[in-house]
Amino acid sequence: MVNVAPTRKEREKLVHRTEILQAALNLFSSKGFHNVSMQDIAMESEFAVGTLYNFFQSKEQLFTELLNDCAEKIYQTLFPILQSNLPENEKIRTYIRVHGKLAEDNIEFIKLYVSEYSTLTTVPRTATEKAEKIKAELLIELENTIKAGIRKNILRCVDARITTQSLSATLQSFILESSKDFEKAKVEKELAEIEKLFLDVLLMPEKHTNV
Amino acid sequence: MVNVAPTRKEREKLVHRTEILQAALNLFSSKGFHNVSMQDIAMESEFAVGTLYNFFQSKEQLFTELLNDCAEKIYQTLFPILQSNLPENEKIRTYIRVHGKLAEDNIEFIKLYVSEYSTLTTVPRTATEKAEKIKAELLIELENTIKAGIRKNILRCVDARITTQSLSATLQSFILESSKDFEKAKVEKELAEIEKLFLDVLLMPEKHTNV
DNA sequence: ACTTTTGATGAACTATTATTCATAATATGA
DNA sequence: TCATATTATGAATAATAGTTCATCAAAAGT
Repeated sequence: MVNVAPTRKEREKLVHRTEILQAALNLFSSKGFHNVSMQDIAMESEFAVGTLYNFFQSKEQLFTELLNDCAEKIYQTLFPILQSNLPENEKIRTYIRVHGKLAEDNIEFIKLYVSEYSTLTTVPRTATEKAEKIKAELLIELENTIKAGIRKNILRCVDARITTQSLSATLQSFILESSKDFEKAKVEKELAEIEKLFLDVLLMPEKHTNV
Repeated sequence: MVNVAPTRKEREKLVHRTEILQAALNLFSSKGFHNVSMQDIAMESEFAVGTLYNFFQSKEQLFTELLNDCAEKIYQTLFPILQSNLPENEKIRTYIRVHGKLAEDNIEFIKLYVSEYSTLTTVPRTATEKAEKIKAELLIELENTIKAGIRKNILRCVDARITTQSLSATLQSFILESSKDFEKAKVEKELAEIEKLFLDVLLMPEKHTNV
């Protein structure tokens, strides 16, 4: 019975899978990997423990899947911006600004990603592999963007790697902070300040040598 | 037997306590709270499990003590700089630079602090309380320093809070990165770049309007 | 209507681990 | 030297949690 179109049963199964993932995301993002049991996830998702194991080999695999989805989503939002053909300063501006929407749409995801990614130690290494790779790719692309901007004389001659890491760390820190209790207006105001801060350093001094 | 001077026995007990804390620090900083058992700490410190409980009420308390010591040490290094009577730009310069020595002297501490502090979730809340309070105090003091600098026309009129958080996040990110494998020269070079980056934003534009 | 397949179930199994406590070792002071 | 106090010990305990599997329910196919 190899049908291309998914049957109702198959669709339902997929829904169930998603429900489990959603429940797990809620729990993991607020309590962390080690403080959430499979029992907890079963309760939250209203399935039995055994059912979870029909979908995922292990707790670790379930968590990994979540983290990867999460990293993927962030990647899909940020990477295209850097790949676009905007001028470099606009790329960076947009890159910073889009973090507002990112935070708004995926608070849970962000919490999971930002709170568990940095500490290699708290979560099984294998779980963070893909997420780390994605993060590294983004950093490289951001660094390349800055370098390109410098070559084209759009940006000042700063240390691209340090600036990249600094901007990245700053955005992460703010997005984590904002996820504690999200207020759209506040986040956007802060991002505007971050934009000002970094573009001030990055932009060629033309009109803004004085405040 | 209420003696003021500690006897040899008492001194030895203190040494044992310190040995246990050191062993725990090694393990926690490389594996994280949840991946280290009391058995592990007992093995590493060459004491029996029961002995650990003669010194510390619980695993959590042992961890908390470590984290607090750690936060205290960082605080003792950084706070005096901001409290000194250097001009504000020099305070900030020194604040940044001293992170090199901080990293060099206390890699384990830094790893523990930076890897466990940010994620409120992975470790019992009570354990991070004091460390967080100390961190908050440092941030406030740094922000006040920037504000003072602005008032005195030493620093440009930036958003003090955002700049503070950005600098803080940047330093943390770099110090965590450097703790993976510490190279003094590299760290100092990077800190010099960070200094340049932030002082570029902060300093009044006098001689350096152009590169 | 009956068989088969698929998915759901949760009690039971196993492993891990924080914690305790009766006992042993050692030092102290008389 | 002996009694007492202090510290160290590690097997035993109890609780938690990841995982399995025999069983059940329901839908699909004939």
